[in-house]
Amino acid sequence: MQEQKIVLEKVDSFEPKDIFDCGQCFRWNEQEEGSYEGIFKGNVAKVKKEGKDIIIEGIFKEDIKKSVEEYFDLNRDYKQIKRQLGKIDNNMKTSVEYGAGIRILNQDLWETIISFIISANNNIPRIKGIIERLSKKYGNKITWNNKEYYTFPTAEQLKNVTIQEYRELGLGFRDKRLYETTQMILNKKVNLNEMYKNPNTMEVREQLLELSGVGPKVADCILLFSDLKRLEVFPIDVWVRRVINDLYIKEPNENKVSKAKIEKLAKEKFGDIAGLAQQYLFYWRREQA
DNA sequence: CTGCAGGGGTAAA
DNA sequence: TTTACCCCTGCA
Repeated sequence: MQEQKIVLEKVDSFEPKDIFDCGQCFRWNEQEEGSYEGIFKGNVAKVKKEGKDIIIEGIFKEDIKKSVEEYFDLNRDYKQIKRQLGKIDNNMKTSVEYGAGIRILNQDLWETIISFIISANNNIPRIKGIIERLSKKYGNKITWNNKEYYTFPTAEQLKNVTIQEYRELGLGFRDKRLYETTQMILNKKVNLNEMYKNPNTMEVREQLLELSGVGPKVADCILLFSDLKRLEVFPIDVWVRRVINDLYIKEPNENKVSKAKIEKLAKEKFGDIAGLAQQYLFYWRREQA
């Protein structure tokens, strides 16, 4: 653990607001204007943009350069991705321009699983609150600049937490799901390490679906937003349904549009980067509200 | 002030 | 295919 700092000069496609507000993560918060603070993979960091440079500093377990490159997906060519998506039609052109600074983070798999189980039928402020309380109670404390931060608890740290304790933290009906999923992962009934080695995304998806509290939408979010990094999945929530229906299907009642129809359309239009298209569309539509 | 819908779905009926 | 589900917020 040591304090480190890095300046990324002239990075392309990197806007802190777009990255942290596009709905993929729950532990980043704006402090002062344009400056975000967050905890990821045991590190505490502050991220801000100055001119064309991105400045990142904080307490890091390992080399900051390596950690940042991986977490912020710096080795992917987002410019090329946006060009490709923008060529599809004017809707896509508008949405990639709107979310030009988006990057899909490589978040810790375990943390992503638990966070998105908590997200089910829930709103963002409450999801964030639950995750903070969970981290404060069961994670590790890190002090930086006289301020206290808490890492996301490991499966081992949640091993003996009871369903009732989760309920007291405000998890609601998700208490049982969190307990069961933690046990399944600790028992290796579902083996997370194997998932990295398996290139067949649909097989990995099936394994995720075995976890309590993981349905189709949550499974797809885990595949896309974790360091499993499967960009071809297309998570369908109410907003994605809305934007896809408005732009392409135009059914008077959006709730009557079948998931299968949306999935087919996404695959045909966006192919193996459907997940990225989803993110630009979601962010664009959601910020317009 | 009370009542109620709805929120980045899932599991059970 | 439909319904209940914890809890919080916004709004009638």
